[in-house]
Amino acid sequence: MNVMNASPRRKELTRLAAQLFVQEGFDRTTVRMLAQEMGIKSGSLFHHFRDKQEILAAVIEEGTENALVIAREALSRCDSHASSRLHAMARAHLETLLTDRNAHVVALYEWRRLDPEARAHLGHLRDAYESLWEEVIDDALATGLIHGDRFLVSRFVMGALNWTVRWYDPDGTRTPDELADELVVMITRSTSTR
Amino acid sequence: MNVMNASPRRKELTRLAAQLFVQEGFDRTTVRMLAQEMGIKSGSLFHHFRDKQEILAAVIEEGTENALVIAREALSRCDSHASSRLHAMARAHLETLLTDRNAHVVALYEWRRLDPEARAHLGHLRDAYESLWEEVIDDALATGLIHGDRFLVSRFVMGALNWTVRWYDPDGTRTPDELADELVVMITRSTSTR
DNA sequence: CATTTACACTAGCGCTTGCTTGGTTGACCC
DNA sequence: GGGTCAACCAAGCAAGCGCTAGTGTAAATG
Repeated sequence: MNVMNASPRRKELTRLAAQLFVQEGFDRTTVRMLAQEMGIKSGSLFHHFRDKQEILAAVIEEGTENALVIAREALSRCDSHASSRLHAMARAHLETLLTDRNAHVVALYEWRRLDPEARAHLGHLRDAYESLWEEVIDDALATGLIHGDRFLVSRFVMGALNWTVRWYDPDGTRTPDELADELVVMITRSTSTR
Repeated sequence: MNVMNASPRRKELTRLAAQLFVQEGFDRTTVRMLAQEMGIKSGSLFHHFRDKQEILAAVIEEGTENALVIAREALSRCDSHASSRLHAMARAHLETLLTDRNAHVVALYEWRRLDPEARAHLGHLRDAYESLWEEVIDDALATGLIHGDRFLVSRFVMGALNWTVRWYDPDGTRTPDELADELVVMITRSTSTR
């Protein structure tokens, strides 16, 4: 059974839930808090979601699907050079991380709270996204743009990028694109100094 | 007021708590679960710790202090070349991340659950550790070993390293030292291909 | 010897939790 | 104009929560 974020009402509720989950954490966010934020009573919540877990799953599903869409679009919009694909992927990654920040923070921090079924379903989604990355990394390795172990490089890169949610300030001076480019510069050989 | 992990009994309890916090998360770990794991009744717990929050603070303090000790020792044991210091720091980081894995996972995931006082105290500890990193990064930048923005590079590197707790398998084929070296290779210019 | 200290126990208070129940409302449809 | 249906509500249940109060006891300390 899929989670289905179809209804617009439900989509809005999911967005609000994501915000609260980030602020308070999943466990400390009560159904009463969620309901109040949504302008309804706690009982009404269970008309839209089977239980609290399903709200969490909806939040994470929304974020991961957006990430997939954005990454695919970014890749389809750029040429076949390993370098531009790497740049595009890094930029796309940071773009979702910031526009759907709440959902992604929840995915990173509250993944363990998912029940086994939801974890399996969303795990496949995440794998689909990560395989996009490995494809791009493979290209970059093949053309000598970067060196090292395929597995390790992709994990290091994703770690560096995902970690940004812990320190990046959207109101600061740096744009997401600058971050992405700086990361690519750091891991690629040969390029001139910026 | 310091948290003081002095008593050996308390140290052992802290270790057990760290394990449970990783397994279940802080909020879902009840004082009754903690007590059972420790072989005492839930009421007895509050002889050792003022409240549940203090257990969390003790866990994180223990891990962070160990990280500081290990990093300082590693740095004092190696020569003054930027390259060897970078290697040493990366290895030390992964060493703590694995030997005190539970404590560090708790620190990464449950930081927000700390009350303001504990957060301030432990924040200073963490800052002391991170400044070790920035020192090493500065050296590497000054000697041209790596390029880029000081702030960004250190955050990217720490992100890549900290992220390892999410995927690294201690029973696998790769040693922590291999991981550290591979990361250094990835971000440094000039070196030969392994 | 008397006293203190460290550690553990039992029993439960006061409160919050996720979720259920049984019902109402109003918009839409043939 | 009877039927359908999503949306919502008031009320509350059973379970579980962190934590406290008061007591017992064996070892260390004077």
